[in-house]
Amino acid sequence: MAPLVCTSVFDRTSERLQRRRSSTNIKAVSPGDGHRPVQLRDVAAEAGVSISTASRVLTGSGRCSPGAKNAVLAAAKRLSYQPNKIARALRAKTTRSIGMTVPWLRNPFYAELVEAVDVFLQRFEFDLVLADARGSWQDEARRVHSLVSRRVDGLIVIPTQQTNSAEALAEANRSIPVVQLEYETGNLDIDYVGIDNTLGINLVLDHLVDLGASSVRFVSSAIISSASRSRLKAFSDGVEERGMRPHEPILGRFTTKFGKEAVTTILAGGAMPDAIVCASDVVALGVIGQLRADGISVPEDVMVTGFDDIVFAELCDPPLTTVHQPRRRLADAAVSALVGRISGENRGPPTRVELPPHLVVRRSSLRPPHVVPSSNLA
Amino acid sequence: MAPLVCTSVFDRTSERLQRRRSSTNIKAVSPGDGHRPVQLRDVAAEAGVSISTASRVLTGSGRCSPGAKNAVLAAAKRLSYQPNKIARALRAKTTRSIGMTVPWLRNPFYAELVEAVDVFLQRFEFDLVLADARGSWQDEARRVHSLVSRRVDGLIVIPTQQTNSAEALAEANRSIPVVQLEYETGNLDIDYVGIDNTLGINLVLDHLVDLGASSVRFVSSAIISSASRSRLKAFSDGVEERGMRPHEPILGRFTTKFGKEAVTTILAGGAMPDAIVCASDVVALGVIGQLRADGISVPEDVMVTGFDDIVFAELCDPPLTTVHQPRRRLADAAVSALVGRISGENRGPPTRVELPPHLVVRRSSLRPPHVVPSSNLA
DNA sequence: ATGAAAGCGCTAACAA
DNA sequence: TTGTTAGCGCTTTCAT
Repeated sequence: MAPLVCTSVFDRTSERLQRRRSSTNIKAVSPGDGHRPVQLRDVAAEAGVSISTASRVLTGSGRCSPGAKNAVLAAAKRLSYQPNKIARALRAKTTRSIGMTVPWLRNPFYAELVEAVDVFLQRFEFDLVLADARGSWQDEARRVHSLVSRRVDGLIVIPTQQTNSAEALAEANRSIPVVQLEYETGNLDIDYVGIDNTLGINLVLDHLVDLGASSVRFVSSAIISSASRSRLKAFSDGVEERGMRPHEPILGRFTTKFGKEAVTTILAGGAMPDAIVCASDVVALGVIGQLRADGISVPEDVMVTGFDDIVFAELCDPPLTTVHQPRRRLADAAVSALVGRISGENRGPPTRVELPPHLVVRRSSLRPPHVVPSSNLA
Repeated sequence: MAPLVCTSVFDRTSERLQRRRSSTNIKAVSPGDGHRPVQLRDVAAEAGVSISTASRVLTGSGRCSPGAKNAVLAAAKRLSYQPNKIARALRAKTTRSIGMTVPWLRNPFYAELVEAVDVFLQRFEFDLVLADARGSWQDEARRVHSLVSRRVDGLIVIPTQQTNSAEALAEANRSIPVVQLEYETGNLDIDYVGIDNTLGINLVLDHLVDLGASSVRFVSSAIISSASRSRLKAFSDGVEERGMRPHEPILGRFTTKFGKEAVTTILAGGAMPDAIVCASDVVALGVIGQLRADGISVPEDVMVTGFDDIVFAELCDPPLTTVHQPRRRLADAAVSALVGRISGENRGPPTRVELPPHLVVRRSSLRPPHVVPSSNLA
């Protein structure tokens, strides 16, 4: 192309850089060696600047002339340069990745939480290294160590257990920021983000009392997580405060299978309560399924409530009344807390965030004719 | 401790190493500098050997004396040494991590697949870097690039689209092994692991024909994935082969919401078919929910079938007849294929694995009185 | 069998 | 503003 008459400032700068290109000692390695991925030195050579200038431009650190900036950016684009994040991580001591462990990914509630966390992490350009603990605190500890060894910049953990998960978290927290999500261990010096479980259970109890329930049974996991502990305590206290008949809680695991077994336990015990309060939706789904199998109608014969509000709570028959956990806001809070620690913006004492859940009333708790809760009449 | 009379070979080796410790120039950095994580040089110093010997012992590469080996192992344990995987990755050119993208983690089928993949990866000591494409092939492409840039050793992708996902995969496949899982793009030179969709649909059709169905409607996603394409073709062909009445397929997205809308479409069209065949369980769940809302009984008024066999297929009312996809085996095959490529054991032409699904018959397809399929009478 | 030394590809002092 | 230099923590020739 013939040179135009008009030469802008930018064009002149580019020319200067082009000329200098041969005088600089940065040169790309011979192209004959197979498929070596393009690296910073190639970009620098192509742009006619030094490696450090290229680095500065691409990382946005340090000042540089607009000409150099444009030349580097153009060269990078032309060569479709992709920085080697491993090399960058080794030098800059940050991988721009965070680790996350979950008890079981197959529990949709956790899967939805992971998805939400991933979305928020993207805003800070963090990638997610995920580990499934498969219900075992030993596996969890192993994976947490592995993640730390991988130099993730931070860790979001949904602990499998309240006591056994504590040690690995404490150790990890000595090298990188850690946030406990949804459940908390005994580690009072580690950030925690969850919901107000006491409020959640009380929302359920108020609702059931309004509907005239006086006999209520509680089905939950064994007291291994902080959530099962608080939910049980809230339930026991709540039942007493409201002058309802106390019952032995039925404790096992947060699985559908256990929900089914719980129904068998209740039937073996004789009297059917007015309502069955479950501390997890997957349990409630099992309860409803088994009740149906045994020919017991919900909500006519017994009302059932869940906890979490997973997608399928709305789809089961009857649709499940449950405590909705705001996953987006949980994920947002967890990621914000973590990023605050990683960036060093937050050096304060451990954060403890408890988001308020809300009750979603569906048919599983509404005995026909659909009773208008008395509180609404006040 | 006073020296014992008996000095074993091992003891003598240790002594020698201890003595040499002061004469070697490997020394740990002064412990006064905050909380520097223990690194290889510390282990080497503690064991009284050189860094390279320590490295050889810990990576298991290269021979070394049993004495040195024990000394290093003991030192590593004593200091609870955790190798810096970033440094190792930069030098050894392998991160021992693989990347995976899914269309939506909130779809339990994908979540279960991810869980299974994670389990199998653990056997090879690979960690999982997960990315949620959120249904967008642009996001998917971005994340794939990021994963490659992160130098994962391989990629397992559940593509969001058949055509649009192809380019990013092809490019990634130029630098690292890629396996397409569950859906395939047009890339014929990339390994693929999925199920036999044609068989799956024919299993459903045979079952429905046995039950006397002659009018069947198909609900699926738009033809953006290879699975939706094959399932639709298998359905159309199958309907014709069996001399059933052809109907316009109802195409949208693999979501519960779309399943509900599909029912509205069917009702608007007038006649209710004998059966509604869905290409995904989440769609089928939506269909069943909407039918119930509209006062239409399943399976009395219309039978419904799904595809995938997610956990909730069994829990909905009525429980859903569906095509079971063997997630474990899918994950196993995908991981095996990928590891084979990464290790270089498999340099052959692209693999194409199609696992056979099977039909799980539940109540949603059984009109009372429960008909014994005629094929069972033969 | 072992140690010295050379990088992996990048960022960050420091000097010019 | 820019280039030169020195590593990040490890693995891996290459001598010894």
